[in-house]
Parts: sequence; structure tokens; C-alpha cells
Amino acid sequence: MDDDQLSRVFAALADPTRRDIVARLAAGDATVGELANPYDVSIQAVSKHIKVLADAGLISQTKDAQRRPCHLEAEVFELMTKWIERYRQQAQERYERLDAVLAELRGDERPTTNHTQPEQIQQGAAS
Amino acid sequence: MDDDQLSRVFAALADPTRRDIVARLAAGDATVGELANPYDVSIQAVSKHIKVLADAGLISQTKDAQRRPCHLEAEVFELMTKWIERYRQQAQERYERLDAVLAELRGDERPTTNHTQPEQIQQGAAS
DNA sequence: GTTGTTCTCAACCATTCAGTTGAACAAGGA
DNA sequence: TCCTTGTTCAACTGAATGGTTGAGAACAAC
Repeated sequence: MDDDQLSRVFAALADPTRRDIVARLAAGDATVGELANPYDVSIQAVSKHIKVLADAGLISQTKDAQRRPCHLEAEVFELMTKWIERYRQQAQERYERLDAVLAELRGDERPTTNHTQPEQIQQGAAS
Repeated sequence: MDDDQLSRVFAALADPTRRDIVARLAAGDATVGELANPYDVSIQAVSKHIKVLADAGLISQTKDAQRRPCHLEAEVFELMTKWIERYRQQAQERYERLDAVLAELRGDERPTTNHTQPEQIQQGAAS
């Protein structure tokens, strides 16, 4: 089931430590110990993080004696990008279409940026 | 803090119900009740999901009498895409570079697909 | 064999999270 | 005014999550 994998991928990347591990693996393969070094937490904790990433298919591990070098798998990123792009584009198109409609209704030529008339509720998202 | 927002966005999309809500909002704005309709869970549960999405900045809500129409915010998707693309490209480049090196080492011309020699460990990721 | 290294597994603890029910609030309609 | 509708808040429950420590497996080196 692809849906489940997508959930695992997003969940895996929801953790800053795991995103950091991914970032470092992008620069080159590394063993569990090497990856664990920069962090304050135990090796076991990092090992768990790596397992989460591997279960999501974001990384793979090979065998080298006692070592378990981790390798970033680029393909899964495309799965994510595809999902995101689909809805981003749809939303973007709707946005532009609505702007055009609003502009036409007012006999205006320049589409406005403020597409929703009622007042906005700001309840979170300190961006 | 941008890092925290990225965590919230990924965490928000790690839930299939919330991804579904996003998908439906991509087709057009909808109230909480409308969004809750298709699901078996209570309206309160969906209201919570919507709050998570709003806190992540993925959607915004406006006021219409008692109603709270939800609107998909396309900009945040770009934040994600940017993060993903950075590491996907790095990994891809490394992958291609390694293939080239391996090919050269063997005096080969055609780059192989099997870039890691040791046996792969398959511990998860039923893709 | 014994020792040291690298990593994972198991059990546990604290926190977070997705769901529930019940109450409250805000706005429109009788 | 009272009632209904739409939504959120509060308190609770059970499951999942991120961390810990301790033990053990697998391998290299002595």
C-alpha cells in the first residue's frame, strides 16, 4: 500500500534529528556510530531513528563487518514530491482562477492578491 | 523558527485523514462540517485535524457566520519541496558520480545500477 | 579462547497524539 | 426569547513515540 508508505515517509521527516541525519547522508554514506556522534543522545536512540528512516524507505543499510553503513535512497523523495506537487498546483490554479473571476466581476484588469473577503483568523503558524 | 514549521508540516501530512483533507481542499474551500461528512469519526476529531493543518500553515480559516470555511495555502508546499529537492538532488548526484567512478574503475563504459557491492539488508519498506 | 567494537533488541518511563463524550459559545431563524 | 446549527474547548482514554539502561549478537584482533 502506497498510502501507508507516504505516511511513514512524512512521519519520519517530521523529526528534526532524522531530517538532520538525512541531510548528512546526502553528503555521503555513514555508519550508525558516525551518525550518532554529533548528538547528545545514546547510540541506541539514533539506531532507532535510523530504523524509522529505513522502514520509510528513505535510507538503506549494508553490511561491513560489525558496521552498518547507511545510504540515502533518492527515489522515495520523488514519491513525496509528486504528492506535494499535485495539490500545490491544484491550489495554485484555483487561486489564480479565483483572482481572475474577482477581477472580472469588478471590471478590473489587475488581479488582486487578497482573494478572500472575510477577515482572516490567525490562530497559529508563527511563520 | 523555520525548522519547527517544517516539522509541523511533515507531522501534519503524516496522517492519511489529514492528507485526504488537503486533497479535498485542493478542489475547493469547504467548511469543517463539509470536510467531516465523509469520515466515520466525530466532528470534533476532524476539527482537531484541521487545527493541526492550520498550525502547520497548510490551511487558513475564514469566518462566515457560524461557519469556518477552510482554504488551502499553497505557499507552504514550496517550503517542503525546497527541502526535499535539495537532498534528493545531492543524493542523485552522488549516486551518478559513484556509478561513474565504479564504471571507470572497471574500465567499463556503461554505468551500472547496482552501486553498492555488499549485500542489501531488507528490513522494512514494503514498497 | 578472551577482549573490544559496533550495532540491535527488550523492557521501561514520560510525553504526545488521535480518538471519545459532554459542555459551551456564537450566530441565524422561529 | 428560545431553538437549532456549526464549531471549538475540556477532560479523559489507549496507543504510539522518543528517550533511557542493560543485555546480547556478530565480528575483528589479540
